[in-house]
Amino acid sequence: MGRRDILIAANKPITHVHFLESGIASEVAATPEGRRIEVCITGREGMIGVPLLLDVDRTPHETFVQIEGDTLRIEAAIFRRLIEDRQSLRRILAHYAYVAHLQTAGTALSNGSHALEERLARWLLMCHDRVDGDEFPVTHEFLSTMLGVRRPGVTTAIHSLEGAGMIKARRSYVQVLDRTKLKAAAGDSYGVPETEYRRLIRSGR
Amino acid sequence: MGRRDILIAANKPITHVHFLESGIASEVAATPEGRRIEVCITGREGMIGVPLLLDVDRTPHETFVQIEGDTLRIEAAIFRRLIEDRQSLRRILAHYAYVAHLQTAGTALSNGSHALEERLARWLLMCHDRVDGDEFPVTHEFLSTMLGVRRPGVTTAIHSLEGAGMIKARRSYVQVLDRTKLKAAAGDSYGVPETEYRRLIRSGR
DNA sequence: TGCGGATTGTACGACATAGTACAGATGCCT
DNA sequence: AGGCATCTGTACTATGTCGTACAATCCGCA
Repeated sequence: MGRRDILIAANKPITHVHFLESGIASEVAATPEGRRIEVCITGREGMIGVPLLLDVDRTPHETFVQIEGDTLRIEAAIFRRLIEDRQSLRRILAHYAYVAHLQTAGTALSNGSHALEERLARWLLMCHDRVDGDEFPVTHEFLSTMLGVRRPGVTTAIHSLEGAGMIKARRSYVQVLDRTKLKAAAGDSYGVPETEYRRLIRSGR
Repeated sequence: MGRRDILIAANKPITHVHFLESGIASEVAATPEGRRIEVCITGREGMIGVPLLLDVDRTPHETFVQIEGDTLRIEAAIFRRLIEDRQSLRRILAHYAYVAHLQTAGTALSNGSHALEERLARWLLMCHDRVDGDEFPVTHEFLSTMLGVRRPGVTTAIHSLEGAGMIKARRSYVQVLDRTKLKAAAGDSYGVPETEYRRLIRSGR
């Protein structure tokens, strides 16, 4: 599963459901005019292909690989049968679908009422949650698309977080140095879906 | 079902699933610090209580009555049994749950990359879709909370739309005069979930 | 009929982000 | 080792929205 691979193409039948073992996938909402913005990210905690769980065969959104990794995938038809037969599987996946909704709602909240620096901190935390180690690849340009802001704005915001000792940036990479401070910088933009995830899914293991 | 009635309280067990016959409900994402912003609205096209469909008993979001109307409600336990027994019901509700996800994602997109005037136009269109007639009650103050912006900003934006002959505003009310123009003003912020709704649900009737 | 709360209109400086442009730095590939 | 595409740093003006304040208007209720 390499970077920029498309796991779910927009408006085409969803062929597989993916469960990531590592790496991160981004769900991007797009409009006919070509605006794009990230609404939800998924790592090994979730599933790629929520529409299939909801009996929807295609979606206007695109899901692609943001950070490369390994994935287990199931063919769509088999997946459908599987959740038909196994209620407990359907149940846990439904819980994840709900957490994904909360994350998307959190993105809406954040985009609408948080400053760039807070939104950036939120985004970095969500990535950090889903990778091994403290460093992951990401460019300012990419971030600007995901957050829906200017690229130089990202550069400035990164400098600000870096100046406060929360992260360390090098070309095409960001390293989280002080997660606690980063959380403080994210303020209340981070945490709601994460808490619910713990309540609904992780606790049930 | 009167204005400001709370249909689903934050972090409390969801007692009922509602199906509106008229009126509109708003789902609001909130943070511990008290930020609030609307992420999704529902009228007679959908259901209130998607979490229960996903086997989730409570949610950090609040859903309240934005425009009064009539509602049919089902007790949570009965609803659970119902969707257990009737796959076709579960199926159609799952489709709606997905449309709600698209709407929430659309809100994230709009909040992140559209100007206030476009966002306001989108919001008015979504309300207009869900009421009988062309007029509905709404104050600038309320809109400012829902959109996550300043109240005077809403006033200005409304004047702008009004000046273009798209709407007519009077105290506590807005009337849609020219839906076509309003759609143009909303640009690509409006339409994606609506199209999918037609594909998935209305076509299946 | 007049009072008072709610709603709307307007103003103004402050500030964040947009849009754009370009130079410098990095690191991969030949 | 050099060339080149990519990425990052910085600058500048323009503009939209913020935060705040206050006046004007509306309308239900005493």
